[in-house]
Amino acid sequence: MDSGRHLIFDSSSSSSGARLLVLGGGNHILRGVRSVVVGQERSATKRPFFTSPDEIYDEEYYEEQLPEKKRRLTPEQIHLLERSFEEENKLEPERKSELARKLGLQPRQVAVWFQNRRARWKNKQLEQDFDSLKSSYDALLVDHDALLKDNDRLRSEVNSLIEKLQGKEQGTSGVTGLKSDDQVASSADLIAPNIRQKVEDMLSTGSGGSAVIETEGTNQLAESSRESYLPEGYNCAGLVGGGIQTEEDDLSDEACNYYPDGLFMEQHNQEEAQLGGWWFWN
DNA sequence: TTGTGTTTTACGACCTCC
DNA sequence: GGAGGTCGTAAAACACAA
Repeated sequence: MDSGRHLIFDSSSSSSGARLLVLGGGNHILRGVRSVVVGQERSATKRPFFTSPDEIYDEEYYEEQLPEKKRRLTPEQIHLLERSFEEENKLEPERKSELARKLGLQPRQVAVWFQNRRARWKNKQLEQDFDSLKSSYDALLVDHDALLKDNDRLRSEVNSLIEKLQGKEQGTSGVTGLKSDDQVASSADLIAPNIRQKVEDMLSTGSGGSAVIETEGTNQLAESSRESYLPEGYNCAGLVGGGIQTEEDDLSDEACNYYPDGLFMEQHNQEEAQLGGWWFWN
């Protein structure tokens, strides 16, 4: 049992007596004799300190001391401590002494219990905060994904409308087959200037439909589509990336009537800019 | 029974406040 | 400088599956 037992004789003075440090083996030998003495069971006969290295090997001493191990508090003690903790999680000296007296514990034990209880409480709070933040994040992620999809859908719709307009004005020689977002920029440059101007007019006013595309047979489509795919609360969203733009490219106050209250727009990085992607956050 | 993971008790080191 | 706080950790106590 004692094989491999290593002890450190701690000669540094301490306020409370024996300090025996155990580095290995001897599982029954506790690292601090002080720590195993619990409450009123603390024995007055305990050796206060080793006065010489030889005393470390005094087996008789251990036989007397070893039965006392670290003990858990009784349910009654814990109940009272918990109630006290609920009232106030900090411990003033008077309350500490009072509790110790009521519970038959050392004031030090009461203090340690409160320290550990505060640590547990803090951990629990951290877990709750984490869960709460994670829920918020997940909800935002869902919103964000929905907005991205909406964004894509709107872009395709604009592309399709542009194609139709071009078809009307230029017959079959116009640009066709726009499929992806990153094609919007280059294709927009190829749009006949007069059509482009009309689309810009339509999208830039933000006045709720004052712009009318005069091209025969298309104005109604353009107007109704635009109204249908803008979510409630949105006025007008401009395209970016060199495509159709608002009159105010700099998102100045005057131009920012395209966004609903409580939203701001942010172009996150170059990649998203390439995709013509505006991120909406609320 | 035993191995393993979790909880509880206790401590030392370090920090802050008065 | 002392008292009391947090933080990190050791080790006993405990729970539980294999």
